[in-house]
Amino acid sequence: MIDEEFSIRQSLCSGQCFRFVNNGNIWTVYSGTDEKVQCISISENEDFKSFFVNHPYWRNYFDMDTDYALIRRNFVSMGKVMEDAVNYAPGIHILNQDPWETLCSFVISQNNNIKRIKKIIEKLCVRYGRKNTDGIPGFPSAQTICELSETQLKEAGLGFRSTYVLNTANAVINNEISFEVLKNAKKEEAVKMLTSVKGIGPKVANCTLLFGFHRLDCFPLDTWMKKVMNEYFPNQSTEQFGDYAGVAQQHLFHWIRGGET
DNA sequence: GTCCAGGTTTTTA
DNA sequence: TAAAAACATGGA
Repeated sequence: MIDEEFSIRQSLCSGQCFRFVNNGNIWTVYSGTDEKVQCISISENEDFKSFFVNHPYWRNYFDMDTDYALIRRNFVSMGKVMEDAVNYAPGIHILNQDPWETLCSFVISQNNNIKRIKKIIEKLCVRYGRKNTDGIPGFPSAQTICELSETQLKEAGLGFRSTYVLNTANAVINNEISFEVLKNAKKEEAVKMLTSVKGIGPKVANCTLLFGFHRLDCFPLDTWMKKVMNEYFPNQSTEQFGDYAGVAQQHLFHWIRGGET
């Protein structure tokens, strides 16, 4: 199945991932921890059909096997707001990112802006991430983070989030947060496990589940999305967006911010 | 110089 | 219980 409207730019620039670089038509993306990091350079004009046949990792990363056309049709039928939001950037896919990288990145994202989040994460990787055989630094794994001091994290610009990131890394290492358990847990239980760590709140938990575990029903409520709900869906539940609420959320988020298309 | 950023925790009333 | 303040940092 091919989603004719799939867009690399829209998917990368909608605020769900932070490790990518744009150069003209070329998008270079990094994904994964330490020496397991993967890197690809791909053009927005690429023949995706043949490209992804030869790149299964990235086929999964860009979620090429989900029927987004069907999901979008349902959203568009919900009313003018969803119609506008979807049509603003109809090529958005929810990426399949590394769970730890996603969790740690969104802990860093709190009270922060996307430009600076990207900068901090890049610095974190270059300084502390172990490299793959091509010399590309990966996102520092939980184990690697655990071996760092709070001071070292602050040197990468994390500020007050340093302790939160250390808390989170330790929780993963000692299995208080288990990715295996999270994969199979009900949403409420998964959120509960994540938010038991000091520094992880409901918003970060939902982003982690949506972008790192492909839980498409998760609906992160940040400042922008609270504004959207108050303004366009007053006194309404996010349940109305159904099993793919997370996709609706991503369209609304990107649309209200006026991000790149 | 002031304000704000894909929040969360701590303090205060 | 609910609202306000604190938290580091850099860019607008």
